Amino acid sequence: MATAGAIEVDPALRRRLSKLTGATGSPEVDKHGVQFTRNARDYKAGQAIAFEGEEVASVLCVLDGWISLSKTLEDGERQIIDFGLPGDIVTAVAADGTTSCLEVDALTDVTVAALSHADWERRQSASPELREMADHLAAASHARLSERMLRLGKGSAPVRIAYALLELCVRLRSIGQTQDHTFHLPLTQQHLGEFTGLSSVHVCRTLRRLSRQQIIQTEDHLDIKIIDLAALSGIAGIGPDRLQAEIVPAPMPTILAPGNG
Amino acid sequence: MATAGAIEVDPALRRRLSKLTGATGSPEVDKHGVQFTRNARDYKAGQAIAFEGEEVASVLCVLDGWISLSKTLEDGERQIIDFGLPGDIVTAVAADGTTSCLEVDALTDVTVAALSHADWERRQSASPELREMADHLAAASHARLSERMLRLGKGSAPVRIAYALLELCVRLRSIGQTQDHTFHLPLTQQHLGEFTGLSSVHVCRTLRRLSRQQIIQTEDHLDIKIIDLAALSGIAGIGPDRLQAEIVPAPMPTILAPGNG
DNA sequence: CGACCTTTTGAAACGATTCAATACTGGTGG
DNA sequence: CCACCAGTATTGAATCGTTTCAAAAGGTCG
Repeated sequence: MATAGAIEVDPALRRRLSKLTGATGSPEVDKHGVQFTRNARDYKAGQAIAFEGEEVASVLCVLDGWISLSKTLEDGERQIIDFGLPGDIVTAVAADGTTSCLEVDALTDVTVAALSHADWERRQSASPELREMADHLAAASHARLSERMLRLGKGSAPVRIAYALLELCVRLRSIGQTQDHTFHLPLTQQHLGEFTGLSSVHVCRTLRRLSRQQIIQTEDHLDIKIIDLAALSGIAGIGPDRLQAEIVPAPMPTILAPGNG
Repeated sequence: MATAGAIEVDPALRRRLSKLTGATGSPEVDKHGVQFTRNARDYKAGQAIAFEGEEVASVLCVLDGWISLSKTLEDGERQIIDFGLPGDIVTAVAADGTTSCLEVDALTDVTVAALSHADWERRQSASPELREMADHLAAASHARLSERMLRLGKGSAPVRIAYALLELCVRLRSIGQTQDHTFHLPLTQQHLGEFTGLSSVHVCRTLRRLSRQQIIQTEDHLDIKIIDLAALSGIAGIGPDRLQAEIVPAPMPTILAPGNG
């Protein structure tokens, strides 16, 4: 597998995505002994995957690792619009259908499958389940943006940070990457600032305050443990259950069934 | 027509939507002389159309007038996530597919057609053009949220206000509701504050400053005339042309053609 | 006309940013 | 192995932009 150690992906997730996109995240060996991957490409942490304004493939499927979708203002200030986690399907095209309206970057080593508009359409037409899954993922993405926008516009720093941690916890939980409200974020405080619209300095202060209040515990630069989930939810203004219903796409049993892997 | 005076809708737009949704915005008279409308419902300005957390129809088509899509924090602070203008198709459902993750309100008298998930699916399956149009509208909506989120997170008050005016100008232009960069917003400064994440007081100050700088001209509570488009674009950090490509769905000649009306 | 909502402006208070200095981390090469 | 480096985290102090509070003016409607 391309991605080194840190992130272990749920095999069911990978199976689902491989089936849907025709991509094989891990290299296969053909009959001549040559390694290849179908559709999927690997990128190293920190690498740019797509630039704003560039012509892009219609759809990106994240097979492995984290990507960030961001935009920058003329003065260089960057806003992370969303994170792409394993299992996410990202459409970064603008309304004109051809150019990207977002910059896409690899936060960790990642494996990403890029599909053309035509290819994506073909696959969706062939599989109503895929279409439904894509619709759910899009609805989840939209709901995430809305929740975040609410807090960007009207929330204080603690609200934004608490919400960000809660959102990422819920999303990671849904793909099996948390244990008892403990999880790792492959981010710097700078990233978290770009995500929450705060300066990295203020992110630091706010995290330390939450830490001193025994609401979270941090280790090793953003290994997060949520100690007091109720308190964190209280600050964020939403609980994990309602948040999950809103921003995590419902599992698709048909597609996830072992027989389809 | 249900909507009084202020907003005149492009007949082509209404034709397009009526065909797609099966709704007739204006009352029809059946053979018994009884007035009726199919699917579409009218709401008065200020009326709530849907509440957050409520079970909702999957899709709302705005036939006439403005609606706002908003969320509120526990302390009562509200953020307007997006406006729905004539011709927009709004899906307010959360990822769970059943409940609304947004509050929907009528800003003017409006005519809105509500479609169930099943109905919407059926229509999309029957018409690839409809599916494509819906995809474009969704991409446009996503691009709008992204642009706005960038400025909510990283932009100063003038940037946010300038962008909001520019976005609304571009959107209104695309449905024929501007004349020479002059347009009417059916909003209060309070609304504009909820849209831009600013207090209404600061919206006022910022508008007056833009006005004093001869960049815009305001009359009659939010009749806006953009005098210096270049300057406004400069502040907003994006020009009208690029913005239009990003956030306005491409017209669909097949559907808009008179023969299909 | 009065009641109510919206806009406008000033002054004080608050929260977040910026600047700056120090400490910590992991990786590199002598 | 240690020294060094660049990037990151942490903390304090000063500054800045926005909010809040308050008061007055304008508009609309019964």
